[in-house]
Amino acid sequence: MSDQPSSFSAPRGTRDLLPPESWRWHRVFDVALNRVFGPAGYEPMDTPIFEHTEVFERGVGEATEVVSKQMYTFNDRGGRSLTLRPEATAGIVRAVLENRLDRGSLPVKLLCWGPMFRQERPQKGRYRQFTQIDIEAIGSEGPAIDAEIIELAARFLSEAGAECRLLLNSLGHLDGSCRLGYLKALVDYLRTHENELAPEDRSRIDDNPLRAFDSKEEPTIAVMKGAPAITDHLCNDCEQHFDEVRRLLDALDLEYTIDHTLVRGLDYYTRTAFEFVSDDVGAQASVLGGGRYDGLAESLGGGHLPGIGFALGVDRLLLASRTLSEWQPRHVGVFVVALGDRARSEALPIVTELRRAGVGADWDLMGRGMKGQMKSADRSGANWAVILGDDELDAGEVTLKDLATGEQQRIARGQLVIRVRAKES
RNA sequence: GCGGCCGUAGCUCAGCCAGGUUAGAGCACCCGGUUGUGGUCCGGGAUGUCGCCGGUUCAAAUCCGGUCGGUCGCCCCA
Repeated sequence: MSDQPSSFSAPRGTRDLLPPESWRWHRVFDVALNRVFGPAGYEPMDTPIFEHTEVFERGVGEATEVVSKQMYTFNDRGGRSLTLRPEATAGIVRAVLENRLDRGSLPVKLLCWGPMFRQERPQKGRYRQFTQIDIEAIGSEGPAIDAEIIELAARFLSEAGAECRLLLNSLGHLDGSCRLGYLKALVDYLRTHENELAPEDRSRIDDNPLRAFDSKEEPTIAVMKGAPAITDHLCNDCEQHFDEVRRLLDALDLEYTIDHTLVRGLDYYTRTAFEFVSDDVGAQASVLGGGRYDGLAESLGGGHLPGIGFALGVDRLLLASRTLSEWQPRHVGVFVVALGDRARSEALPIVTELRRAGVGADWDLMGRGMKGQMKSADRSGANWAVILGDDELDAGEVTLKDLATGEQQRIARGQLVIRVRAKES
């Protein structure tokens, strides 16, 4: 636009949420809380939008892309380092520990939604401030909760009109022999093929070897086809856990694809990892991603407290949804059209009477003529127009017009609320 | 952090390559045709520092340079 100091635009990667799209956002939260996760025992909570920087450094992992390159970190006036949250789970687990929720009845099942912040180049389905719904079930190690949460995720996406495929993997135990043993085997494999790898993948062998699976470089992809799969290296406990998760998903008739290249980019993930992807979202196909994080509480300084959860990208969900992308509520049932000064002075009492009776009602506040008011009535989505002019005033009546059929009739003013309610129900 | 494409009315865009009256269209908006009737139709109207700065030229929306912004992709992730 302009670089004049007198005009402003929202910072890069942020945007204003305006009607009618804003209605769809609230609809997403309503479906999540009241239709899917609330009835399954998940309760709403919130954490601060910024945390002590250490929460993310220790929780998410200092070597991760998110923590090392993408955080909005600043010092407050007391010199403490604070960071706008780049993801929700670390803060939620911090809150669970701080408030001793883990001492109460387990598992703790929580739903949380709000803005996250990551400083990276915006593109379709990716913003610097973006909104996530986070679901967490904390306290249970067993595979049943994994299956429950994946089923809820799938059903929520379905309710929201997004067609997604489920990808599933197990990353093994962090401190168990399987994860470490596998990483060693993988690094050994990468070392023997080092000269065949793309240069940028070569440099990551030591600090983040799993990332090689996500590479889009042709030479690396060829090498990775022969790479050892983590699912072949799981210890007995992790293998049994994974088998049981799959058995439960099968019993629920949930379709999934085992993808041993599915590697979540945050350090805290262990065992079950999953992702729902859509083809309708652009290059950022991941609409919902999550997994188990059995070591997170300990890395934040707490005791052993296993958990599993996921983050859902609301921006991406709306891109992928075929039913919500056009959804719009119709709250206004009646539009009051007032003709002349006398009628105008009587219009607000009528509008108010309707509203107090629970009927959505609106009226003209711009001094438009009748034609303009009828147009507004049409645009408001109202089922009824109530027309009030000198004739009606003198008779103590109003004209009630059905905007769909065009039929209209005069009724006593005192009958208005009753008549409108009867026909609406 | 790197690359491709694009900046003209509220929105979507034409005009630019071959510089030359007053910069256009569709949609949307407002008013009127119907002094009391919307969604269709007809007529009229308002709205632009052609992103910004500089250069070339008698003359720049148009050519050149820079800059800012948007968008899509890479990396990474929701």
